[in-house]
Amino acid sequence: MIKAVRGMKDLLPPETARWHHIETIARAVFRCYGFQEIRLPLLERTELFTRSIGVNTDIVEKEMYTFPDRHGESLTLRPEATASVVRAFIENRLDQGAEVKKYFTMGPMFRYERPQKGRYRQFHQINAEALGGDAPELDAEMILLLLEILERLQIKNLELVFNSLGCSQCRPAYLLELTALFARGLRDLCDDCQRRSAVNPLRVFDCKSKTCQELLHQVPALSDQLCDDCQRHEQRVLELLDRFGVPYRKNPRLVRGLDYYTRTAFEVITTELGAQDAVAGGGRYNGLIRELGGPDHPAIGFAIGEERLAALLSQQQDPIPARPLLFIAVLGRTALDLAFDLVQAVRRQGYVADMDFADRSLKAQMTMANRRGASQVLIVGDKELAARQAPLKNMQSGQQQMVSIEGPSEILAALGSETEGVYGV
RNA sequence: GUGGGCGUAGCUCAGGGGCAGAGCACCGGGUUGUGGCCCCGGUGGCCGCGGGUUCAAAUCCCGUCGCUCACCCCA
Repeated sequence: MIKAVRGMKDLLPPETARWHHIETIARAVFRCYGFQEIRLPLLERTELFTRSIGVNTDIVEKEMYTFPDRHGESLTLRPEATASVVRAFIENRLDQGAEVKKYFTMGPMFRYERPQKGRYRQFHQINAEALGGDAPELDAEMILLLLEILERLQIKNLELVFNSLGCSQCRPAYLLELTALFARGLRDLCDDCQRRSAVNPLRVFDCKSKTCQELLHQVPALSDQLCDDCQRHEQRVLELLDRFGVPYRKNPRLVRGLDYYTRTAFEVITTELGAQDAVAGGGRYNGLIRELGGPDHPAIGFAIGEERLAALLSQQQDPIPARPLLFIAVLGRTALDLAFDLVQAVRRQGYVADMDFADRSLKAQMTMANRRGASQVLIVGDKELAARQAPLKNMQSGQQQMVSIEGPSEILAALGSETEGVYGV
């Protein structure tokens, strides 16, 4: 048997309905906040990611699906979306005009990691990016947008974690200070952190080792060493969060694994998913567009993990109800044509209708209808053909009424008392 | 990449040298044309794969693959 590739999962009903729900809500909220959808390739030149995410990050060092195409060019399945959004922004000259460009996109990402709960090699993100604005209000708006999506999905027990990572003015000096500290106390660092201290010193802050943390106590947090501009920016963002009643926790150790972040960085975490607790994360990336060859435009974005969101939703919420279904049970080949006509007529009015073509017993068809969750079953056989009337059974109450089968109108009336057709009939 | 747990029916799992099992699901019947509940019957298995020990292996041993949880890191 050929099985799915490690870390890749089939998404099946009823799970797909949950995803549809998530994406529908997200699209609606994006629309209210002035974000437009873009769709991007899953495959990019490898260089795009090495240059944007950072050569020394875990993603680039060991997690990318990279391979040569038939011409020997190195391509990579995108491990995240921001780099692609920025590439598209530059390539399509979307920087024209003074307004902030707001885009969202959703789709699969790929990282070659050992799968575990809440972590897959192909996973899905909903991304939002606002390019061309550096106002702290924009940072606040992004966070409000993210939280509104989560709120409208009724996800509970979430926490917003916030930090500022400084900018090209203040971070280098701080990194020098850190590096000097690590040079003095290198032997006190754990093995992982000795490696981290050389590659990306900020990540030592993530370490759980007691000795590493003690060493870090000798140096102030980056958030206390920000330049005036970064400080003002952070203060204004937090002030706005307060003003909108958004609770948050400042965590000076929140670093994030991509090199391009500047100033605002944030995550939304949950206590309900085990080790993989980040439901969404994002931050500002003021230097990235320029580094990738575009204009010097600041930007900010976030990503929501759809698998993790769906997992929370399935834990916290009842299944998404389906639309009422009309099932038509057929008795005998002669009635089949009429039944098919009726099914089509009902469907074309925007209602959900289905039937079985296999000439089964009525009992078998009733069982089938029940399993499908049909709300009404119309029974059509020779008698009904002759009388031009058929019994319509309400599957919840068990009661039947005779309806005309000249057309779909009486059948629709029975269904229509419960809902309108999808086309708003 | 490292470590723990687990691989037996479609699903959840029992069985730990001697006939391959249960519950649920599925199909049929009880009801000539009426679902759910109930009763009766049935289909369904390379016991993950390969090797070894043994008269005999789902069971013991070795290897391997897969799944899963955790570390690392992140969505």
